Amino acid sequence: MKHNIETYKFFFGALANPNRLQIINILRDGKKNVTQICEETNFEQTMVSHNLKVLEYHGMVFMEKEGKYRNYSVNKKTIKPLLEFVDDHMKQYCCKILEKEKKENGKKN
Amino acid sequence: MKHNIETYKFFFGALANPNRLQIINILRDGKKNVTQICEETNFEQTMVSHNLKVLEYHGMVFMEKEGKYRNYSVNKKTIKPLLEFVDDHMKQYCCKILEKEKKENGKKN
DNA sequence: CCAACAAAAGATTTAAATATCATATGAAAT
DNA sequence: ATTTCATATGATATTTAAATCTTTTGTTGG
Repeated sequence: MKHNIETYKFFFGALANPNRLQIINILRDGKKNVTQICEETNFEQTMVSHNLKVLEYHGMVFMEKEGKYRNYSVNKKTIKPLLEFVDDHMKQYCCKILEKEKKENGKKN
Repeated sequence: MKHNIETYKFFFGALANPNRLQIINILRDGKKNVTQICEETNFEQTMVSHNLKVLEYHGMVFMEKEGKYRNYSVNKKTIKPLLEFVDDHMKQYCCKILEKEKKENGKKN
């Protein structure tokens, strides 16, 4: 392995959190500031800021200041192929999980 | 997003653990049974088994029985490109982390 | 300058993941 | 058939991560 194990751990750890994934997900529609993210997710501001910090630290989102606002955007170069990669992997190797997931989604609707 | 957020969470969560990463790392040299993994890592057998179960569940390692032994191998199709992808990402977007990492490795030697 | 808003930072509580401990299963050897 | 070895499983304790609560910083408008 090129990098040390801790580095991988923190990288994957940054993505192993449903709130951060949801933040990433809504940022995929385009750049948003913290307040907008809070509104769309119904998350608390502090929680959003803490999680954005983690994502930013790992280069998964970018921030630019605009007056009193801070606009966040997702790193599409990384996030898009990464999630597609996971999709492909799951389809090939995790049929059981996906079936289970399907059922659970069915219940919701 | 194609899959639900929980699925991504569990996928990345499986990789967000130093012991599992180390197990993956030594399996990259080739197929090994549980005892061999324990010897190489100095991990407890139960801990190794628990972690292998997580990795197997997510299709990151494969298992085949051979008498009383169970041989585990890494899913190279997934793991190799995934770690390479992370390496590339880190180099591009996480210079700070890599520098920090370098220093800390320096101390060890 | 100071109120009001936007966001971050730090401290503490709460929740989730993990390792450890104890036990069980299953195969091979005696 | 019973002892031993290899591994898995389940329950509990411990560690780690995360959310919440509190305070602080920075920015704009009056």
